[in-house]
Amino acid sequence: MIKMRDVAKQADVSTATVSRVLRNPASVKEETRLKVLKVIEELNYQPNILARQLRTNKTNTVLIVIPTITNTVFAEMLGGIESVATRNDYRVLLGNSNHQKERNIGYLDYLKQKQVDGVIFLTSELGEAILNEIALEHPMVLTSEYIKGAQFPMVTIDNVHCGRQATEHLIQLGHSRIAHLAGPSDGLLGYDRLKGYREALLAHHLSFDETLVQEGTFTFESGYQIMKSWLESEAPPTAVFAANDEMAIGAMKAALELGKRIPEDLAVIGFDNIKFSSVFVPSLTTVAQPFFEMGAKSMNLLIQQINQEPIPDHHFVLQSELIIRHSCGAVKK
Amino acid sequence: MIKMRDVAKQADVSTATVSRVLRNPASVKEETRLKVLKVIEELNYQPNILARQLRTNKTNTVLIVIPTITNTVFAEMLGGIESVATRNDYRVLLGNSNHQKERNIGYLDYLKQKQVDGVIFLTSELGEAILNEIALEHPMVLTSEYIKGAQFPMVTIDNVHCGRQATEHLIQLGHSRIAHLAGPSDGLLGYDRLKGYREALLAHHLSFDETLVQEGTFTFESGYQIMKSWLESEAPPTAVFAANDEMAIGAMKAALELGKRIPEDLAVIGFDNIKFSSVFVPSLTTVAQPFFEMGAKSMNLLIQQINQEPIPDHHFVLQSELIIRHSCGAVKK
DNA sequence: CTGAAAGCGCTAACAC
DNA sequence: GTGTTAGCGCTTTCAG
Repeated sequence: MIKMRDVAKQADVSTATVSRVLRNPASVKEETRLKVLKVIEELNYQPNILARQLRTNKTNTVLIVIPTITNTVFAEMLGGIESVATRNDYRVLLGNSNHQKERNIGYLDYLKQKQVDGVIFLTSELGEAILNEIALEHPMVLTSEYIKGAQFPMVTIDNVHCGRQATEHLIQLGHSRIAHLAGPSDGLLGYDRLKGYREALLAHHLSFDETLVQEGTFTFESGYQIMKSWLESEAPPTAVFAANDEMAIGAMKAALELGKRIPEDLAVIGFDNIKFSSVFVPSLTTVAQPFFEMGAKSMNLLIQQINQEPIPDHHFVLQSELIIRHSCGAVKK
Repeated sequence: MIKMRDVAKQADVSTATVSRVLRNPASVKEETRLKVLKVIEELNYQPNILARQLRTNKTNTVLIVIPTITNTVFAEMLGGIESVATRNDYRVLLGNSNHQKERNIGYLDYLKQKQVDGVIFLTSELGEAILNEIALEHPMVLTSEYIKGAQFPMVTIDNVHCGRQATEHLIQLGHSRIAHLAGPSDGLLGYDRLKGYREALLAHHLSFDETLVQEGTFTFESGYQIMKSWLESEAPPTAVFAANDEMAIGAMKAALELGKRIPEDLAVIGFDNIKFSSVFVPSLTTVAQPFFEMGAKSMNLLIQQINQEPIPDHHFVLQSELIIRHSCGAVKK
């Protein structure tokens, strides 16, 4: 393994100069620099990053904690993160918590042992107290989910607004019995979308029927089961707003299997705009989240923190968009 | 930052003993060990992994190179890799090549600079020559794709067999005009599945109609477009075997939009068993690849190589399975 | 603009 | 069973 000493000797300079050529070329006379670069080339020298990291106490690596890797939502955010990371010469360490709090905690050692410069959480499973504690000691960003009033950077969309927008879209299409397939009640995400749903009903003087709100688990299966029970009930809804696309698609599957037509017998709106929402037949009207941008923004915020740059705001709300397709009846097939 | 010296001083031993307690506890007298552990606890000491890595010249980190992160197929393999990695105290560095060869090459620096102990490629984009070169110098595994006769461990399924099995299933259901939505011709994956398709036709004395084989790009859109043109042609196929689920679903969408019934007017079989294949209406008959296991096996093979254990075989073929659902007509709705 | 030299925190060979 | 010590390869002050 060629090391810096070898380069220095061959180029007849000190290791300090070789290091300068690599890290701060402007501080070296051009002649010297070219000489050193030539030797580096000749010897095919590769710096030992580990030694550099030990010396500078910086790893240029960030940890990304994901609740589950097979959900495309997280994969897309990860894509945005990775893109910005690579562009800024950061490496991405992947942590998959698998929805287990203890695995989450295991990853904290990476921070304590200085194996990473910072962390982006794509889940708030760890809870407010622990997250606050981490943020006090390490650069950190929370994305997709948020925590009220927390003092670290968070990147989300306006879930209340989106929930309201989706519900109002159904109201404007003439529906009054609108069901809501809600997200898990232990997360603010589902809570906010439900809140938007209620606000829309209220604003349009529609009564809130609590049998028309059921809590799912953000999975196809839960959407399927809940929709099935609604459709087999005495007074089924004519429209449903699901808190994510997976549940919306599960709901559509249940309706189709029971011989219902979409959107004629049941209008459906989802949330997320996963790739598959446009492919399902009928295609799903949904609220598009800018996942890639959310990831990118988060990574940028993390880098700013690592560089000790001040961050003006703590909650960054990105723009979402209602994508109208065929499942709600607003456009003809 | 508490360091080993602090622990040693406080426990009245040398740093060597502290190090032994951490790395090889059996070599330390119980009394001493307990004393040291107590101090570690008291001071909340965390070893500096960077220093350890520099000293041992081992990072306990592996690089995973993925062609695209938003494809669930790769996300699932990544899940298997991550699972085995974590269990064996390895960290996972994520490299997303985005199908660009130059980005692939960029990641090779991680190996040269000893930032990782080994690499798993989930793509053969780099080509045989370069991959062979890497394998000569570093622990490496190629998964999902393979290269004929290469001398490094590869983990795949038997694509020829699967292609044949899928096609024969359609033949047994009485079809004779069976189309094949092939994968890109520059990959062995698509090539082998096509080969299986041809073998099945041959074995059952069906003629090979080259207009019924079209090359797609493993995307919904390509499946959709190609199927559409087939169905609008003079003699459309009555069945189609797609080289992956995305194209199969695209094909189903095209058929449904043209008013065809599935499976009555068109039988469809896919490949991969992505989560969505069971959700689409009608649900998709497909060849299930054991993605998680493929990832897990790859990671195990990589660890064996890192530990310099001999590896008996070079091409590991895992078991796949034909999953019969509603799109092919073999079962009633 | 360049060189000498200290030292990041740990491990492991060697000595006792 | 434990301590001493050299050194992994680099960066960065400090001096010139």
